[in-house]
Amino acid sequence: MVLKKRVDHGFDGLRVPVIPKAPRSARRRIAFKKAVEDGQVCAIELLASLAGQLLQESEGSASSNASEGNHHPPFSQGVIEQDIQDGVKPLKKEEIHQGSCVESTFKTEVASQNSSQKPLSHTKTGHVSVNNSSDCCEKVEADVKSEIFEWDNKFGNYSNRLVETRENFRKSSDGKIKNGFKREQEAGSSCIRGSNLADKCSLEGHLEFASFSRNGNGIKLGFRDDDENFLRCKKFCTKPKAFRSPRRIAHRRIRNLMSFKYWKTAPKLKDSELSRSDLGVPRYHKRKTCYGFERSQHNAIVKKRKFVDRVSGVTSDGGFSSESVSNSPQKGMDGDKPSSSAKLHVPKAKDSHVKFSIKSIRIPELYIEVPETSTVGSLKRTIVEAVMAILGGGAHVGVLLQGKKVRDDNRTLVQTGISCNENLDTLSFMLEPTSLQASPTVCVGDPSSQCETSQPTRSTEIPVLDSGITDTLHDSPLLTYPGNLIESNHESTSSLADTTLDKLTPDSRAIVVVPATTETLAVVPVSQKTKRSEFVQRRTRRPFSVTEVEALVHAVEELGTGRWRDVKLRAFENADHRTYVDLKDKWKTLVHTATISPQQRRGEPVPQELLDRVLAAHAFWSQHQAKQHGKHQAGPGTLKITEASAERPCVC
DNA sequence: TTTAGGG
DNA sequence: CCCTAAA
Repeated sequence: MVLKKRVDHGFDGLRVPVIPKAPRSARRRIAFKKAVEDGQVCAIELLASLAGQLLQESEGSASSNASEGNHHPPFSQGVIEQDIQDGVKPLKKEEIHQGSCVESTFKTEVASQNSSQKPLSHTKTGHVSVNNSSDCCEKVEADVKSEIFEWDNKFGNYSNRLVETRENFRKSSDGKIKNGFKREQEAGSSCIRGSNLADKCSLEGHLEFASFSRNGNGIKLGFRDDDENFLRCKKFCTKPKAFRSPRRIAHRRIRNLMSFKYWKTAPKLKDSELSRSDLGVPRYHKRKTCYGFERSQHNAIVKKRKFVDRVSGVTSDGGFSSESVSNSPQKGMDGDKPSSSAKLHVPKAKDSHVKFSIKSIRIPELYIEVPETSTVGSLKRTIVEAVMAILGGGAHVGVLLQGKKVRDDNRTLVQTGISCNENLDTLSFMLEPTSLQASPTVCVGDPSSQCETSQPTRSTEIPVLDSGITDTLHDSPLLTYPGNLIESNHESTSSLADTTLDKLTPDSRAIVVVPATTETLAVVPVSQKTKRSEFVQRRTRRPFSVTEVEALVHAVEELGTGRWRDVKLRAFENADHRTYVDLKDKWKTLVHTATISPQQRRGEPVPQELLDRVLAAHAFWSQHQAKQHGKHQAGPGTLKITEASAERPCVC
C-alpha cells in the first residue's frame, strides 16, 4: 500500500531535471573536449575585445564610451596587464564604437545575416572566391577567407594565426606592415561596419572580420557544397570532426559566449554537465523554454565564474615583458604542436631566474540571460557590463601551484617551488577581482575548493526552475586570451555541437544554449592529452535531497541493490547529474547513515522513516542476493515479482 | 558499459 | 565523489 502510494505520486512529479542525455561516461569523453575547446574559441574574441575595452577605459584616453559610462580601474600591475596591453596596443588610438567585447562577438551574428546576400563559393581546396561582395574588400576577403579555412581545418594553425595577427597588428600600428594583414583588416572592417574603422587596424576589427568570414562561408547559398561535404563526412567518419562548416563554427562561438539556460529542458544541469553534453544540445530544441525571457526586458542574468589562468610556456628571458609574452608562442614552442607547447620549460638560467611566458589569460565564462525580445544592443551592453563587472574593480593575480593557491606573497619562488620544471607544469594563474563587491559572481577563493559564486544579481529573477542551479555555475570554461590559443587541442576543436548548429540560422535567436561547463570547460584546455588529469576537476557536490533519497529508496526497494542502472533509469532517468554510480554510492552512504546514530549524521537530515526503509531494503536484498548466489545463478532480473513483492521490505 | 568496492 | 578492477 505504501508502495503503491509512492508509485502514484511517482518520481516524475518530482523536481527531477528532464534532460535526456547520453550516459555520463559517454558525455565525458566526447563532449568534454568539445566544450573546452569551444570555450577557448570564443574566448579569443571576447578576450581580445575585452582587452581593448579595458585598455581604453583604464587609460582614460578613450573618449567616451557611449553606452558604458563606467570607468573601471585598470588592471592591477602584473603580467596580465602587460599581456593584454601588449596584445592590443593598436587599439589605443582607435575609436572602437562601443569598444566592447560584445561588439565583436555579435557582429558575427550580424555579419552572418548580411552575408547571406553575397553568394559565395569555394572549392574543396579551401579556396574561396567572392562572387558578389562589396567592392571594398573583394579580393582581400577572398584571401582571408581561405585563411579562415585553414584555421578551420587546423586549429593549431588558427591559433598561430592569431598570434601572428597580433604581432602584425602591433607592427602595423608602428607603421611596419609586413604582411597584407592590414589590408585584409581594413577590408574586413569596412565590409562589416561600413567603413568607420577602415583607417585603423585593430585586433578587434580583425577578429571581427575573421568571424565574419567564417559566417560568410557558412552561408547556405554559397556553400551547399560544404554542407554536403560535411554531412557526408559526418556520415562516414567515425569522428566527424575533420571538417567543420564555418557557419557552425561561427555559431558555436556565439553559443559559447552566450550560455542560455534552458531550464525547462535542462533545469539542473550544472556547468560541467552542460558542457559535457555538448552533443546533446540539439535535444534542447524547446527554445521557448527560456524562461523569463519574455517576462522582462532587463532581467539579464549574468553569472561569472572563477577564472584560472595558466602559464603555458617559458621562453624568452624577458620575464613578464610584453615582448616575451607575445613572442613566446613562436620561440618557446612548436607552433604545430600546441599540446606540447603547453609545457613549461624552465631553463634554469645561470642567474637562477625562473623564466615565465604566460601565454594565456582567462576570464570566467559568462552566463547571460536576456529576454528574447531584447535588442542586440542591450545584449551587447549586458555582456559588456558583465565583463566589466569582473574586471571593473580591478583585479589581481592569484598563483596556483599544483592546484593549490599560493597565499604567501612573501615566499620566494624557490621556497614555493616555482623554480623547478616539475612544478611549473602545474603552475597557473588565476585572475581575481580585487573586491568581491565589485563582481558579485566572481569566485575568489581557492580553486580547489568549490568557489561559491555569489548569486547573480538576484533582482533579475531567475527562472523558476533555477533551483539548484546556481551551484552548478561555478567552474566553467575559461575564456582565453587571443594571444594564446596555442594551448588548444586540435582534436577537441572539432566537432560536437555540430548538430546544434543545424538548427541555427542567422535569424534564429541570437544566442544559443551553451553547454556550460564546469569540469568541462573548467578543465584547462591546455594540452589535455598529456596533462588532462591534472586539471580535471571534480564535479560539484550535489547533496541528495530528501526527495531524491526517497526516490532512490523506493527504487531500490523494488529493484534491489545490484541493479543500479535500472535504478537510475527508473528513478533518475532525467537527472543526468546522477549516474548509477552516484546512486550506488548514495545508497552506500545511506546505509551507513542509517547505521550510525542520529547524532553522528551530517548534512540535510534524512527522515528516519527513510532510513528505516534503507536498512530494511538493504537487509532484504543482501539476504536475497546471498540466496540467489547460493542457488543457481539466476540473474537478479529474474527475481519473481510475486516473490519480490511478498518479501519486499515495506514499511506498512 | 555496468558492478562492486576501495579511496 | 572519484577511480578502477572485473565482469
